[in-house]
Amino acid sequence: MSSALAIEPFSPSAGRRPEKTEAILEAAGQLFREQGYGAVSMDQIAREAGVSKATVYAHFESKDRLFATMIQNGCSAYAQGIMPALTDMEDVRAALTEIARGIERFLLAPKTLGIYRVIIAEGPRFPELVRAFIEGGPLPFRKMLAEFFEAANRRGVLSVPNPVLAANQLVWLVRGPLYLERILNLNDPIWGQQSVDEVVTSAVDMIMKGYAPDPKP
Amino acid sequence: MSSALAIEPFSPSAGRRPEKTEAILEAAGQLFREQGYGAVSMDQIAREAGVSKATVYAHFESKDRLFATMIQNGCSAYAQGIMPALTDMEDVRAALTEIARGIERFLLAPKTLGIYRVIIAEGPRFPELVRAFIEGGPLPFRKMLAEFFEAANRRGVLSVPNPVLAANQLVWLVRGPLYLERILNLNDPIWGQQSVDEVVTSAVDMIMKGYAPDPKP
DNA sequence: GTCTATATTGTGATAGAC
DNA sequence: GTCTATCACAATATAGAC
Repeated sequence: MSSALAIEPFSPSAGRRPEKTEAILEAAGQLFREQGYGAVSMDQIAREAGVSKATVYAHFESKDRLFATMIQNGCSAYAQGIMPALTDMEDVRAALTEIARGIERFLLAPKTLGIYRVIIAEGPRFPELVRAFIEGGPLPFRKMLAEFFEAANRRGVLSVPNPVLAANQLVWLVRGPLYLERILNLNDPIWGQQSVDEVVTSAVDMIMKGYAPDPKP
Repeated sequence: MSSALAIEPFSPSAGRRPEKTEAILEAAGQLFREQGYGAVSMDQIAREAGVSKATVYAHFESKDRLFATMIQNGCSAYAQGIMPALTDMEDVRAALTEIARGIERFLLAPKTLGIYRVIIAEGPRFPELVRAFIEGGPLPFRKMLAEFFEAANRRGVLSVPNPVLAANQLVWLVRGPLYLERILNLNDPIWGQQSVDEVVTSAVDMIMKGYAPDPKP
C-alpha cells in the first residue's frame, strides 16, 4: 500500500541465499505476468518458488516491493533484448526491416506483453514505478531509433523532419496491427488477413514512402 | 470467480429503481476505470453510489457481473462515439483527417483508455468478456474503416492491397505515438516534440503517400 | 535464514428488520 | 427494494522453533 517504493531488494543481502531470491523472483514474475498483481497471492508465489511464505518475506519486504523488483528485472531484459538490432546501415530498407523484425520479436513476445499488461493495470497505483519502467525500456529504445532516423536524414537517404515521431510511427506500424489480439491473449486472430510478414513488410514500405527524400528539382 | 458471464443485468427488473442501477453502474465504472478491478471493493462502490452494499447485490448478482455490465456499457459508447466520422468522401485527405481526429478524440479519451486499461488487466480472467468487447467496439470500427479504404481503392483515389491492414495502420499511426503516456496516466509527455496536430497530420500524410495510386505508365 | 502455525485485517456475500 | 449488522473466508504479514 505504500506509495514510496525503493527499487532494489533488501539493502544488505546478509546471509540470504541468492538462489532462493532468484527462484522467488522468477516465480513472482511468471505469476504476475500471467494473472496480474491482484489475482496472485503470496502463498501462490511461495508455493511456486518452492519455499515458505515466511522466506518470501525474508527476501522481500512486501508484496509491493516484490512487484517493483520484478518489473525492474523486466526492464533490463527489455533494453538488452532489442538493442543489438542496429548493425549495418548501408541499405536503409534492409536496416529498417531488421529493426522491424526486432520490434515484432521482442515487443510482441509473451513475456514482454505480460509486463506491459501488469504495468498498464497497476500503473496508476505505482507512478514512480511507471516512470522507472519508461526510462528503463521504451525511452532508450525510442532514442536509439530516433538517432537512426537522424543519421538517415543527414545522409540524405531519408527525409525525416521529426525523428522521434518517425520512431514511434515505425514501432506502432509494426506493433499496432498485432497488438490487441496479443495483449488480450486471444487464441485466434481478430482481423484475419494479416500475417506477421505482411505487417512487417508493409510497415517498412510505409516508412520508406512516407519519408522518401524529395526528388531533385 | 465464475467464468460464464451473461451480459445483461438481472433479467426481470422487477421493482428495482433504475436510477439506483444507473448510479451504481456509474460509480462502478469510474472506480474500475481509475483503479482496476482488484483494487476496488464492493464497499467503495456502494459508498460512491450512495447506497448500501446489499442494494448493490440486489441490482447485480456479483462483482463479476457488475464488472461485465460496466464493460458492455463502454462498448456501446465506443461504437456510437466514433461512427459519425464518415460523412463525405469527395476529398480523401479531408476524410482521412476527419477520421484521424475522431480516432484521437475517442480512442485516446480518458474514459476509453480506462476501459482498455481494465480490459487488458483482467482479460485473461474473462475471455468471453474480451470477445464481447472486441465485437462490440474495435471490430465494427475496423470493418467500417476497411470499407472506406476499399471504396477509395475502387474509385482509384488510393491503391490499397489490404484494406484491413491499412485500417489498423491508420488507427495506430494516430493512436500509437500518444498511447503509452496516456494509458499509463503520465502527466507530462514522454517523448516531447509531438503535438497532437502533428501526429494527426503526419499519419494522414503517411497513409496518402504509402497508398498513393500508381502513376499511369 | 528457513520453516510451521497463527494473528489480523479485508472483502465478497447474506440474513433479517422495515 | 433498501438498509444495518454479520458471516465466512482468503490474504497479507508475523511469532517462535530450529
